[in-house]
Amino acid sequence: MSTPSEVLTQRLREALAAAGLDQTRGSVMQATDTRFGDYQANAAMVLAKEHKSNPRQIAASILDKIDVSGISATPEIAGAGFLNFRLTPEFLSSALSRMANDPRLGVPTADAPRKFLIDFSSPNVAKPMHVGHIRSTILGDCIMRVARFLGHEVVADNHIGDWGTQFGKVIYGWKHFLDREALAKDAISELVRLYRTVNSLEETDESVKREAREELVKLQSGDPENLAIWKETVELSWREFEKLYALLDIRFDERLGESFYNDALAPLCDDLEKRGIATVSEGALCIFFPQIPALADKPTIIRKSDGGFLYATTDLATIVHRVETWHPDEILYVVGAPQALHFQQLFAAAEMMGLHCTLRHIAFGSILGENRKIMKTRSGENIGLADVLNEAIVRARAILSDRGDHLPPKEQEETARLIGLGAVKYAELSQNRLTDYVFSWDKLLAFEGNTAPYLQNAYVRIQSIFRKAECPPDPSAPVTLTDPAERALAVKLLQYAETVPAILDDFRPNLLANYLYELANTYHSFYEACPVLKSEPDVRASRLVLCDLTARTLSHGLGLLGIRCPSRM
RNA sequence: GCAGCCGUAGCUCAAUUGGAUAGAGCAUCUGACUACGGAUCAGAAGGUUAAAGGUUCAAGUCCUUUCGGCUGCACCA
Repeated sequence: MSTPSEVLTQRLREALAAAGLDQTRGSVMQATDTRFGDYQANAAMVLAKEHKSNPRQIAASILDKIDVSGISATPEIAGAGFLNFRLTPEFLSSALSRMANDPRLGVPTADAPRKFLIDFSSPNVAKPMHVGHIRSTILGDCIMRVARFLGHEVVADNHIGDWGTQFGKVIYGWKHFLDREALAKDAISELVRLYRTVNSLEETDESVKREAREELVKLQSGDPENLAIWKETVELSWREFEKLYALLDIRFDERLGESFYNDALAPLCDDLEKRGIATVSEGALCIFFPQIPALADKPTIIRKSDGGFLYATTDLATIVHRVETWHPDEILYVVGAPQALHFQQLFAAAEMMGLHCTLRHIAFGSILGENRKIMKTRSGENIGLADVLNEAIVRARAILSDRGDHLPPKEQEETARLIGLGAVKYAELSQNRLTDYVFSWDKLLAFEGNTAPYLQNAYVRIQSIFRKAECPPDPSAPVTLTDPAERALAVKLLQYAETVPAILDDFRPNLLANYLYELANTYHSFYEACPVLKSEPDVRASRLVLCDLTARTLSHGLGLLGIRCPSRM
């Protein structure tokens, strides 16, 4: 099943070929405004430039050859040389009927399926997940869902921060100040308390600092007691993370943290040095990038002068392991934009090593504080992710019991969760991933306007119609479009199939969020203008199909964003 | 200092990657509730896209300069 833009592009290219013009210049896209019809093409203007001739004349010669039978009215030449297409009612009706009988709602699978490995979320052990982790976690999950739906293979790997200098302090604290009861109650809070206690002691007591460092060295050299403590902190932290992932409905295929690569680091460095890729400079083993101007004076260190390894070392070892184990076509790193340089260096190094895999940094903007400064991990003032999610659910529950349906307590609780969590996820996914934003409870937890609850509400209203109709919609019922609002909804529905694949072009879920919002908007206008249940039987059946398609598209699209729809709210 | 990202309505953000008269949501104002669910709809108002130049049929988008902001830049992750 082809989308309108695919069919029109095909017809346009045939016409270009027939007119002796360059076919590759022909592409038809959604009109920027309903005044210009449903679809538009600017091929005539592009070709006019290449041939140094009149665009409207070229447009006329295309019109002379183009066959749009069965899909569009004869295109109109407008403006500087645009071709405007208007889909015929017959085409819309039959395309909608096909969509109604298709579980994929017309969305094609990828022509060339790829294998992706997605690296996202990556929380640090012994630290709570905070708002800064929202974007990576939710974006990564969404990209995974979309890629799988489009027929790609995906490995989701949570590269957790389970190794590092902080464990010296945590272990020292564990041995001296551990409160078992508090640990059982809220493990991460207790671990954070230990870390902070030791940290502040170190400021006044040199011996504490020294002993904490010794604990770290013992851990790194495999001391059984410290290894056991470390392992326990990792597992306790992971259990806390899992609670949040369960709440967010997010699952990983792998959980290979930094520690997994420890044994690979020294051999990797030796190998790179032997191959001449890395060289010693000022006592440290470095990789230089003389062939890349931007990195000419920016080497990356993979082994410190004291023999210790770094983040870059682990990341390189991780790439090697991933390529050897899963042979992905592409590895995606869903990590904040400030780390752009690190990834540039990392990818350049991987290239020098001859690792055959496309590496992409899916960067996103930072969450800023009230002062418009970036929220730093070290500040200790971070807002916990769990707090945000719980607050969202509390607010949803309050609105629900205030003005929602009178639902049984269990359903009410479940619905409050779907609404609250949906609002948080949608707030993230509906904006361009690269823009920074100021953290705001009200924005993240908004339930009105362009929000998930708005979309969920549209879905719920449709379900309500179905309950009152007392018979399920019949997808085989003929669809007739007479009212402009019906037509607008029909065109919008068919564009779902064009929107979903576009998400992966530049990994931008906000394209889907924007689409779903427009769909719900278009539906609401239809809903106001076109009575469903009170109409004549034929019209009623046709409109029920439109309702059904809208509900299924909303539910499916939100599902790709990781958001579920309640049937009542 | 060098590099990267950014600057769009009072606020928060879009803009199909160079397409037509720059669009939404909040907030403000005017209408629509004996309702197929008002978490809604119809409408109004709000802009020299930081500034100046350039490229072309066409620039928020590409190039140059200036101003302002953020981020990164050898032994943290």
